[in-house]
Amino acid sequence: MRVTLSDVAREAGVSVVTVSRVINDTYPEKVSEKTRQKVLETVARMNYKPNVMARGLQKGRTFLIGVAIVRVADSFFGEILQGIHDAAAAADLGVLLGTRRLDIGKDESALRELQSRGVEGIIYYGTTQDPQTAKYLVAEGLPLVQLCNSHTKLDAPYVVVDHFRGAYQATEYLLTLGHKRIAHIGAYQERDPQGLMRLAGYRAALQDHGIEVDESLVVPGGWTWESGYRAMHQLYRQCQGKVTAIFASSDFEAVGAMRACQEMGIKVPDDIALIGFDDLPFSAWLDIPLTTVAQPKEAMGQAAVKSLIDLIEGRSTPNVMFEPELIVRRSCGGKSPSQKSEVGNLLST
Amino acid sequence: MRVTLSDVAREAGVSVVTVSRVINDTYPEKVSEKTRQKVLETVARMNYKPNVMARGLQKGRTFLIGVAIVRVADSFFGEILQGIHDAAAAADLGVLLGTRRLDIGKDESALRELQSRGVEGIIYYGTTQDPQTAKYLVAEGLPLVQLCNSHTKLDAPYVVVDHFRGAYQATEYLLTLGHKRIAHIGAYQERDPQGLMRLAGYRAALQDHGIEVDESLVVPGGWTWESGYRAMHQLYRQCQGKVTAIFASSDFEAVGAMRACQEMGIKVPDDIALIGFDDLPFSAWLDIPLTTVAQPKEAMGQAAVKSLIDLIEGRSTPNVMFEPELIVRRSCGGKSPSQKSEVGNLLST
DNA sequence: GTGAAAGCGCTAACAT
DNA sequence: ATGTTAGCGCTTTCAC
Repeated sequence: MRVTLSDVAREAGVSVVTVSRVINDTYPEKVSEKTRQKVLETVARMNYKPNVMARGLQKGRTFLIGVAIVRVADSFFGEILQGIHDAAAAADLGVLLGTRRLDIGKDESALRELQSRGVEGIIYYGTTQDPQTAKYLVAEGLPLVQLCNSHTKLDAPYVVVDHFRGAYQATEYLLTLGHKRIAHIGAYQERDPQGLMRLAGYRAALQDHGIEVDESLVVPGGWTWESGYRAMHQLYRQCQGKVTAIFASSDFEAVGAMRACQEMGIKVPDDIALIGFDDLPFSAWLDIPLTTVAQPKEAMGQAAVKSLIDLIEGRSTPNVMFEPELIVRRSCGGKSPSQKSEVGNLLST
Repeated sequence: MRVTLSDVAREAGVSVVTVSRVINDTYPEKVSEKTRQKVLETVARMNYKPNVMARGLQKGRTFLIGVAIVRVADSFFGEILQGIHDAAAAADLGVLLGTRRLDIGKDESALRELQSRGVEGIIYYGTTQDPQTAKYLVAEGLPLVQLCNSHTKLDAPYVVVDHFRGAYQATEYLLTLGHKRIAHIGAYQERDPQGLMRLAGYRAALQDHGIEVDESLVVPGGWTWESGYRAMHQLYRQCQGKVTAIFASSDFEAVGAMRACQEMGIKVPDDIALIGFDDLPFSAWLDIPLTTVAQPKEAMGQAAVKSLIDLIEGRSTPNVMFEPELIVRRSCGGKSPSQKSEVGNLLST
């Protein structure tokens, strides 16, 4: 039914090999111009499309990479995916979608599924609590790069924003605004490196400015609106009035907290300054636009593909850490002079 | 390097066919229990993984479907993708990602790319202005279903929410609240069926309630925050004070409009009632939570896959239209009695 | 410059 | 109940 190489060959009066050569441009000048033209014409006329399966089988490749995503419901990964897709397409790689669901403990299935579909490598995106399956795949030799997270127990290169630095910048910004009692709402569960790094950045900034960390001002979050909302209520109960600023480890948490403030009659930014992390699309459109730390999402997606290709082709690849960018909006009050750092700037470690 | 069928066969002391039979469970009872066990054991021990390419080549299938997405940057498609992925996985189909960029006029490339990767069918998701390439693929016989849109020029089944009905419900809700001067911010460009349907629903509701449509109250949007923001300003200039309510054709536009109102000192919902469409994740978390019309996104993704599989397997499939659900929150003021309709309810046309 | 032969890993059809 | 043969559509030697 579908046109094959030999159909074209027969029609053009040449052998399959010749057609193959023309199509793939193997031996650039070892095919006569006349033959090449004839073949090309026939290919076009017959609307020939190479069979990926056959080519793949012969080459021992699938030309597919997988992206295992967690928390698809957030608005973060759209840009990431765009970056991944574009970079992959440029390398003639297809992107197979896998969705992980932390909540259902289905973490594993997506990875296994991708593997069994023969992907040449996997981009392991998002929060990770238990990289057990990923570890196993890596041990089996499947190229894998972590995106937006860096689990120490996982022997795979990562592409991340500098969580520590971003948190440090955010906290320092609040300090320069004159705040002393700065709380942190964070997903600092023991096994989430990402949240841990942000917490560390927060701590370091305070200490560097001679302020002792008050552990009662550090409340657990969980990357969601709800968690930020709850955390804010808890914070209010525990230390009403003492806190003048909050650094939330994600925009989700920040927005949840903002909502809680509004309900409790606490004015942002007048009564309390609020800063988030991630720069999600909606953060700029809130009634009180959120000051936050941005990640170069699309570039990070592209970088992950680049690293993965290195791995696939047998090269080692460095970890990549992108520079975060502080985005000053209104949720912390008065405009700051020039806290903008450069975006897209990247450091290799 | 990788373990193949014949490796397993040799190791287990049987022929390749036998191994194949055990693995695929062809001829359920035509393999002796003893042999089956031996094979299974060997397969496990050698960690054999079937080669998708070889199987695909032989079967003449790729076991892949493509999803061509537009506007990946929005937070809408996360849930859609989840639905698509889950339904596809259940049917043992992989999901290949394609991203279309309307802005760059790159609409075509993703579709072509998916086709050349041999997908068995395509889910064509999102706003469509010019379905030319899609039309071409359909003409070539590639199964394709439209998701979240229904372009009349495209001879392919669709899965959508009932845009007309949703818009009608939204407008009617405003009417029951006592509003007479209701504006519409909508993406009613001539070639976007989705926006057109919503506009039609708006018009019908007004007319059914004996209110003549004032065309000056219908301002063009564009599915984005910015467009809603601009539209609101335009509306204010044109008919300051005359309008008491606005139905925006998307939550993005509604939020943009809300922001504009805030800047102009117009209070939502006191001075003006505002209702959106889509129920994006953040809409519930705004300072003034947005009343809106929800779509059963995950279910729609699943339905699209189901329809696509029908097509792939040579069956015809009906269009599917999901029932929208009015979500009453605070942006229109006073709580309504019980405007909640059922969700997940679907009508086939 | 071009073609013939072989084989990638698998399954379907036909033996035995 | 198991094996043999053939071939999916392509690319890669190697020969002419």
